[in-house]
Formats: sequence, structure tokens, C-alpha cells
Amino acid sequence: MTVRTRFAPSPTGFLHIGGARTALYCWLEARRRGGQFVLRIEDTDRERSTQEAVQAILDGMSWLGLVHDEGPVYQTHRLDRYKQVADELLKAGKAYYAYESKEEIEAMREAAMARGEKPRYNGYYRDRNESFREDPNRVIRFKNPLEGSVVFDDKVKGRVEWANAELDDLVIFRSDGWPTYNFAVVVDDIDMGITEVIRGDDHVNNTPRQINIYKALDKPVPEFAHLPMILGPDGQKLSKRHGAVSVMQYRDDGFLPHALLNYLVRLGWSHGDQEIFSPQEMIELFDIGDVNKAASRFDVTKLSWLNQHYLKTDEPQAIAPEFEYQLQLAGIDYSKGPLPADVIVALRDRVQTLKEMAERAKIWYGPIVEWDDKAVAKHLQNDGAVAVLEEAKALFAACEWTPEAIHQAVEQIAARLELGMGKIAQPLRVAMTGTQVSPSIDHTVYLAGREEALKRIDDAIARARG
RNA sequence: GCUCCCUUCGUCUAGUGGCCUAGGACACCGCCCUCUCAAGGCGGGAACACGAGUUCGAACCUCGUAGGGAGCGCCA
Repeated sequence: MTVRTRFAPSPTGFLHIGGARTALYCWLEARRRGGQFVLRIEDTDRERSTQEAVQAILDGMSWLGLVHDEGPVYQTHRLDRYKQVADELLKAGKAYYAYESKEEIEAMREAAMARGEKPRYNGYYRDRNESFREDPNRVIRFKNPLEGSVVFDDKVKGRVEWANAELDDLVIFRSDGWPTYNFAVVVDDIDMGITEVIRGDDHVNNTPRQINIYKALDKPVPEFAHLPMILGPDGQKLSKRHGAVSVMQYRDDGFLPHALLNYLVRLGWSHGDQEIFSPQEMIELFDIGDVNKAASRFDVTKLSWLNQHYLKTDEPQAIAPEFEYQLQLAGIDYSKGPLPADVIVALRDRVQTLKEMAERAKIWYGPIVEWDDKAVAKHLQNDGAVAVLEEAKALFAACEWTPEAIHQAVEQIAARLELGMGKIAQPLRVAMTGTQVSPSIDHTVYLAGREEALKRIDDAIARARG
């Protein structure tokens, strides 16, 4: 039987970090074992589900490259099927109609709590064989076994055993005519042929109930793998308070999709001491059974390190599109000025995100807007500066326009004036950028373009004299 | 309250009874390199939650304790 996994978000918001990791693990598990990865939209909560959220989830997944093989399947399109299965259960005497009001249920719960028990439904209608009747409170409840226990071997958590006595008769169809989560999931996973249910461990508690439904339907129970939570840097639940929660926010913050994937795959899973994984390696090496049991914290610092790693090792052309997106966000017109790929080469050792890179790239896509007075005083307004700039002007006007040729020209100036590189590079750097910090001087000059570089040298000479 | 789950450096983790005076990575600190800033190289500090057992031997097995989390919905 081929492996089939699914990612089943409810469209009530964007794709967040936890969901992205779940999707990644589902995707990897299906890929490695030559199976299929299915996307399902759990939108039975009509109140909170939106089409925008569906789109946000789709966008997030496609940015990360987590492509699904089937779907998206919408639960709202499957109402008839849920009704049909509920009817089967009703006919077989494995489910029943119940008519308590919400207030009555609430009272029941409080009474149980007062007795020091779990708040549960008392099963009043369980054996009354009430038939269908019009009633605003009508729900269908599942007859959970009263005795014995449910045991499952979770691929992450290990063996989990649950006494049926702890479970009550859950509602499978609401009074509004829609199925509840626990029921719809089981029907869907059966119909979609899901063999591996991989999801967050907030669902461990639901699993025994779902297994009982599989058994009542006489269907094979799939394998389960419950993933631990991802916490914020402070060890608390990940929330908007921590800044970026949406996957797409990481894009806007200047992270590469592959860096995020690599970070996520290592959060809760490892393969010895290996830190860097290409998508291909992830697929080959990932095993859901090797996932950790404990929750882990999200650490942007390490993500940033990975991001820079890929900035440094990926082909500049390959990451240029993401960089261009970043330039747009920063309001920079890159149709004139240096090639984005050239800017990447100059800056990738100096920044951790594309956002920082775009910020620093401004100096080559527009005029110097702000001069650092201290830099000017120190490197321009001194005895040797004008001579250096005059030499540079002459050489730059004539040399080939490549970083290498510019580098040679700079060395030539140093030799001719018998000065150290620092005495040459710093005045030029201030001339090019107005500051004393920038990439290596050859790239800094190169990216300005010959015409602009010469113009800036003239401006600097004026400033040095003034 | 009840049920279930979790617990190795600040963080992510390796570790499945002797290879552990606990390894790697990020971060941090120091040195080197150096045209600035970085990047890079080398080095350093830093952890088995606690307590009992089992065993010749325990980070690894068992039981407790403490702390954390999830769930107990006509929400997913």
C-alpha cells in the first residue's frame, strides 16, 4: 500500500510556523516513501473560515515549495458524504440522536467538576432509541465503547493507552447540520486513503476517540505521528507577540524559503551532527520516527545564520528574484543601477537577510543622501585625500570596469603614492558611500558604475577642499 | 479537578547500559587575518530537573517528586 499523508489546516488565518513544519514533515514523509501528499481544507467552522485564509495557506506552501499531489479537498463540499456515514452509524445502533440544550450540557459539566470528575456528557439518550425529530437542539452522538481501552503506537510519542471510561459520547453532528471535527477527519482520512496521520500533538487527546470511530466503521486505523509544539523564544506559546508568526512574514523579513525549510526540518528532528540539508537530502534522510518528543523554541538567530549560509552558497542568480522582491518592498527602482546578482555577491558576507541587503544596496541605486560628518572629517579632509581621489579619477576613467581591474587600480594608487591600503580605501569609501562602512572597495566602486563613480569622486574632492 | 504528554549547555540537538572526564551547531568571549564592516581560521566558558532503586557499571532501565505543556466544546 502506498503511503499517503495529508496536511489539513483550518482556514482561519495565515500559514504559521507550526503549520509549515507539519506540512513539511508530511511532505517529506510522502516523498521519501514514494507516496502522495494531500491537502485538505478543514472549513466546517463556517463562522471563522475565509477564502482569504485559504489563499494565504496556498501562498505560504507554494513559497516554501511544499507542493501537494492532490487537493485541496474542502470539507464543506463533502456534507452529503458525512451525512451518509452518520446515517450508517445511526442504523447500526452505533450513534444516536440527543436533544439536550447547551445549558443542560453546561450544567452537566459543572456538576461533574463539582464531584471532582472530568466534565463529560452523561449519556442520557444513549439507550433511549429516540428517533429523528425536528428540534433546535438535535445532535447526533457517537456511542463510545464503555469498557476496555484504546491503544495506539504513535510514531513520535510511542505507545499511548487510553481507558474508554475516560471518554464520553462525543457529538458527531451539530444541531446546525454540520459534522464536528473529530467525525469529519475520520471520514475524510478513510475516503482519501490516508495511511499516516501527521499532525500537532494537541490532537493526541482526540486520537482515541477517532480510533473508536474507525473501529465502529470497520475501517483500518492509520498510523499516527503527533508532533511536539513550537514555542516562542521565551518558551511560551508562539503568538503575534513574538513578531513574525506567518510564514509570509519571514519572506518580507528577508529570509530565503530554503533557509526556513532547513531551519524547520532541524527543529525537532536531526540526523547526527548534520546542520545543512538540501531539499534532496531532507527527502532522503528524513524519518518521521526520528522526530523528538519534546517541544522546541523558535530561535531567529539560528534561522538568520542559516539564511546567511544560503546567501553565501547559493548561486546569486538563483536568489536574485527574492532579492528583487525585497528591493521592491524597500521602494527601490532596480531597473537602473547595478545588477541585483552583483549586489548579492558584494553584500552576502555582510548581512543575514535580504531585507538588510536591500537597505544597504540603496547606496548604489540612488544618490548619497546622508554624509557622515565624522567620516568626511577623518578620511576626506586630510592631507593625502585629494591626491588619492585625483589618482583614482584618472585610473577609473580608463580601466576595465570589473571588480578585478578596479582592485588593481587601487593597488596601483597605493604603490604610486607609497601609502597603505587603508589610506586609499577609506577616502574612496567615503567618496562612494558617504560613510566609512561598505563592502570591499573594489566592489563598492564597481557597483556605482563608472559614470557615477567618477561623479562621486568629483563631489568628494569638492567636499575635501571645502 | 481529572486524563494524557514532555524534561541533556542560553537555544537547536547527538546520545538507545560501558566508546561520555557528555559530542556538534547557533549565540557569547578571546586571538589571528584585514582597506572599513563582515566573512573566515583557531581557541574558550557553558548541560544530563531532583530523589530513590535495578546493575559490576546509568544521561540511557524502573518508581517517585518537581516543573512545563495539551486536552476535558454542538472549535479545529
